[in-house]
Amino acid sequence: MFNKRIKIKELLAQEPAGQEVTVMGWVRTFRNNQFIALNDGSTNNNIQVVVELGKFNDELLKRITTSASLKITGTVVPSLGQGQKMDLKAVTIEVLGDSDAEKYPLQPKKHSLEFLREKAHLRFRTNTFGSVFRVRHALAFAIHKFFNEKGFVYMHTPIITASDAEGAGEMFRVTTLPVDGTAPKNEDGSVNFKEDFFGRSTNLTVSGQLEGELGATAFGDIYTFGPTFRAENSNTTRHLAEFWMIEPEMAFYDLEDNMNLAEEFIKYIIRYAMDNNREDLEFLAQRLAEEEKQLPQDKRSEMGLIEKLEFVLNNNFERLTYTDAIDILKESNHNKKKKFQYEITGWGMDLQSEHERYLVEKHFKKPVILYNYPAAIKAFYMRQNEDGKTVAAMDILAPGIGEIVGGSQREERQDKLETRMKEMHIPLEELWWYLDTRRFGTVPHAGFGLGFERMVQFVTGMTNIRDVIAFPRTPGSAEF
RNA sequence: GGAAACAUAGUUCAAUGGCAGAACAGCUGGUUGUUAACCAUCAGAUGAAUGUUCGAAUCGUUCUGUUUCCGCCA
Repeated sequence: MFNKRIKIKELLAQEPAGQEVTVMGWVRTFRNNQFIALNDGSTNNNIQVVVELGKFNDELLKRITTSASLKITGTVVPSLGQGQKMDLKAVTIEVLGDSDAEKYPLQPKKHSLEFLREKAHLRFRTNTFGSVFRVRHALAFAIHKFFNEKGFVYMHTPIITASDAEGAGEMFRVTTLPVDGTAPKNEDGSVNFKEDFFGRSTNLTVSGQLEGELGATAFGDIYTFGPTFRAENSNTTRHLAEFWMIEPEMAFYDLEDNMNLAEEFIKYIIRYAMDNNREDLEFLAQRLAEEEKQLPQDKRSEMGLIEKLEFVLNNNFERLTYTDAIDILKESNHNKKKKFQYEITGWGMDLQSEHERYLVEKHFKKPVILYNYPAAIKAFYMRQNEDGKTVAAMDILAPGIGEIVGGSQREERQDKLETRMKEMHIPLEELWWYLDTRRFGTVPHAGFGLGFERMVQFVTGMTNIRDVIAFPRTPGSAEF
């Protein structure tokens, strides 16, 4: 059998006792014509392969270059050196794939994240991205584990959608019609989408929520976890045109239940990564600490990455209403000294990033759940509160990232929902299927959306969202 | 969509309008229990266009690319 190998992570956990093993991986460095640091992606730690002098011919040794792939069989012995507990004394070395050292773009040294972004197809072979993407995997797995343990049904909502009613953002059009101006036209000159593939205008989904509600009103609890698309021209370190979103939707939940679930959920997946990817997180913590050494004192984090995650696990998220948040902002010294770029105009204003950041990073210094927002600044499907001016919406704000979760109790009362939709010019006839849930056995229900990449950013400490997704899609950029 | 900054060798950085340098990576050779090895030799660059000037990496204009911030949100 070809692939009878031991993964390096597993090998490093063993005691060196002369056992014979086969490892396969990629060369990180080849020191002294004698020591190969081999990595197979199972961990950032390398196995040191010892090539005894004179045992292999020069022609073979010349092919052992950075990122060449090797199959090595040898015996595991205690290391004579200080840097590692074991050596793999090579008996046979097979070069599976050569790597031309003159052309291979990654050198055995530190590279900038910007440079590696241009080499996104190879950046997984670095320690930083190895750790980031193993943690990303762990978080994804933990998400399914959490919901499965709670009896949620994983629902696959459509990626191509006909409804553009939710207004969550600009959409990408999906069409097979020609783009050279020869597409069939209506009498008024507009494109006739009745002639298009689906017989109507379609887009890539901006949210699976509306379909999720259909599932929740049958299964009780569902969640979605899939790709989401926004054609917004957003150029920031926390926006992508294609990102992954988790959207649980629960029948018989009110806003408080919703907040409880969201907080439990976030803590659960962080705990899972802490328990299962400790080494990777420690590496990322060290990386972040070194990166922050470049920053002026006031821009550095007060806590290290591990410390921050522990803190989040061990403390309740601060919950306060939008109204209380406005009061805190208004009364803050920061505001009195006129240090906000955007003035606190009072109740009803939409909070700017700087206001949210002040609450999270300066005032409370922990994740914050803001709830009961003014109806005027929120979506049509959010449940109207008895005060007549707020809706049962909640956002979770995380230090360093900002909004990580947006959710609400949904408006289950058909008359109130329809009135509000009309006010906001949402076409009721297009969402007939959505309104049917309110017509037939409507129930109080709630849900939220969590941006997966923002969660990965928070846990890994990576500051740019483009560095936590394998192949980022952003305005003007879709390489790979 | 708006604003700003940056662009020099494969990478990370130097260079008062006056000879483009270094470190690392790479080639070649040496060395041999190294720890992103060490020693020596060699080769390699001003994003593009244009203007000002005796002379432009350096100053102006346009373009391209990258980054950051704001808005929109997850």
